[in-house]
Amino acid sequence: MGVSLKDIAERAGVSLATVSNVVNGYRPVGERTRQRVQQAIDELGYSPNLSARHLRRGRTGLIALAIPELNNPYFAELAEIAIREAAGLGYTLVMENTAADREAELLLLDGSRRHIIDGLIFSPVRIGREEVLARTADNPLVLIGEGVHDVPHDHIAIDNVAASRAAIQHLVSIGRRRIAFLGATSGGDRQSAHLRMRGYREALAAAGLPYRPQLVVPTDAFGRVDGRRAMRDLLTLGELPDAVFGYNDLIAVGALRALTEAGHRVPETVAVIGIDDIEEGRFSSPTLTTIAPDKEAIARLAVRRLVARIEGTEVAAPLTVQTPFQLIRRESTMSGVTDADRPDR
Amino acid sequence: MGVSLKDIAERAGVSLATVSNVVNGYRPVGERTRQRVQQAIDELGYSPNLSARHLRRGRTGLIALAIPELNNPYFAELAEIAIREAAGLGYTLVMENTAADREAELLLLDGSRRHIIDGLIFSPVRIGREEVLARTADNPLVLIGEGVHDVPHDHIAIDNVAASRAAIQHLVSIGRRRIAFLGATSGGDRQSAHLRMRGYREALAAAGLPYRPQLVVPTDAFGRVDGRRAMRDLLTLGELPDAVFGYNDLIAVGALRALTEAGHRVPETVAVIGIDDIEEGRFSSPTLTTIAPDKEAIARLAVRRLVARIEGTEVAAPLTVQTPFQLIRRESTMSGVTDADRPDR
DNA sequence: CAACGCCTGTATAACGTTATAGAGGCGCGG
DNA sequence: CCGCGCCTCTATAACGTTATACAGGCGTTG
Repeated sequence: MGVSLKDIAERAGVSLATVSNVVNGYRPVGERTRQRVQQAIDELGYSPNLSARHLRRGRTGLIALAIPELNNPYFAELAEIAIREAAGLGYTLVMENTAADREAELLLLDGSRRHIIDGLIFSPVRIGREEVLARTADNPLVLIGEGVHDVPHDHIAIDNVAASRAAIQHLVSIGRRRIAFLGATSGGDRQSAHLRMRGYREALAAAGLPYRPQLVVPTDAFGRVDGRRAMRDLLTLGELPDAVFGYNDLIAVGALRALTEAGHRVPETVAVIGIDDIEEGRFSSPTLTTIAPDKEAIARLAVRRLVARIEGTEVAAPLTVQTPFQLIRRESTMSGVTDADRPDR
Repeated sequence: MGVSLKDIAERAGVSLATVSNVVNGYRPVGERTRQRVQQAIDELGYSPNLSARHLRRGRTGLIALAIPELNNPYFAELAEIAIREAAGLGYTLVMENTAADREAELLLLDGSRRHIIDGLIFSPVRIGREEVLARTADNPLVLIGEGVHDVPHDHIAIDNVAASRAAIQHLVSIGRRRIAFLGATSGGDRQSAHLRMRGYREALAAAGLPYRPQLVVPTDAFGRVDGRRAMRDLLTLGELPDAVFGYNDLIAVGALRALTEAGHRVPETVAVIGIDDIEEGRFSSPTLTTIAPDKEAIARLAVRRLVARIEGTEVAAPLTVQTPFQLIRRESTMSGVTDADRPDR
């Protein structure tokens, strides 16, 4: 192995404990010896063995962020912020990709890797309340997203029902009446899909619009390909909507593509809106209207609460926080009227 | 802390070593005792402390993938493949985002975290040959991308000069003559930008086209915003190219947007090509022609070589591998002729 | 029946670190 | 000049694991 405390101690002619104190500043060390030790450290190129340190201290300085899709830009952007925030607090954030796989999520929650991290920020998709309650690991857990509710852990998410309502209200406000929802989930898996569905129905009802099942298209997953397929299905099934609400921006981008391929004009014929505000939506043609969650708030809050739990600063009861969101209007909903409406006005 | 080997040993009435052998299968254990131990493990919910195991074994089972931009889809897609491959070989891959920061890269190469990982796959941007040579960590390092050459480590990359040439040749083959290059680097930082620039110039020369400095636009970074800005600058500067080669797909997407905003038609007026084959390019309007590196090969090869080094299976001299690439033609270069050429044919 | 080997299990010494208890030197007040 | 406290520093016991050396039982072989 590399050089250890012992090597430094011998070189500097002091004890192990003194070197440790120089490194950690845990207890004061005389100026003369400190310098000698420091010199030895520099000369030999010492860096502490984190495994040993952890074994002794019970802390690694590592926290994990577990997300279901690494190549979903929403999570990538979230991760980037979280990494910065963690670094600022003296922690290293490692990313874990569960790939929306149930086994992977369980392993993460309770597997042996739990010993190596001080805490976990988790966006669960395939596991539910019971699994989280059955968790035996004793390091702190912060949940993000809508996967699981009513568990004794800090929880940060946007109000998905309200966000979804806001999206639909916007479409209604620009005169759309046949609004499709792409990305309903067939199984009972994704909680947030259910919530966004609920917001969709509530907003329709509030606007006095009928709920038409044939305008709701479930998808297997939530990527661009799924959005495109869902939109194509909708187009071939006959009923052309005048607006499309995508479960997230990726679904919306896929829908955008399918509409373009089919020769429909966005937003004139069909308006499109998504959720997430990924950068891609600011560069697509047309640019994508979206509901923007406050990613900065979500990521920073999650990290801060986790660290507070780890360090014992925070002992209050678990907190559930709903972070704000915002409608960002772009080209995909820029026309106030549909082609169909135009003659009437 | 949680339950340890000792707890299991007491519960099952055997020695520590026996429990360890049951867990690891390192040495045979009698069937009766094995069952008793296994039962104790299940009842108490034991999972090994990885820090302790690592301290003893000198291995963590963790490998790191260090990339300069987490929210660059190219790296996200690469990471996803690498994670799968690593899992298949019994390793856990943790991602490290250097954010193209020199300090972060140095810390990763030689900082204290090196003790916690068995090996590192590294895509350096801000550090060079000397820094890599000066590295003191003794765990294996595999380099990907063009950051550093001629160092005693395995190295995997595409032939950037050839890839760049292929892109230009394609543009030439569809009749383009005023081909811009977006994403040249002003400083000496990104090696691959230099190489792609070289390919650009070589291909121009081979096609008998003049090299025009005013068609080459450097950028600070390599994201969508940088591509858009570069394209805008080029448009306002007066000389309209009939084709644009982006340093990567993100730059190309930004250029696409700037062209659309300015009312130019792609590909009729200006054709656009990038490098990376990110999924976004299959959904943009128009879809983006690109040079597709074999991400699968790069990621899997990198992981496999690293693991081979870690386990000592591979002792041969460091290998430099150039992985294949492929032109994928999409809408952004689909027209055979430019608007300007059309009257002539 | 002695000698040998195999099979199963145990005791124990590391791995590199940090926290605790304590040792020695030295100044200072009584 | 003794006793006390402070300031440095040291010795050492953990943390949870795995590898090594060894011990006992029992069957096989010459």
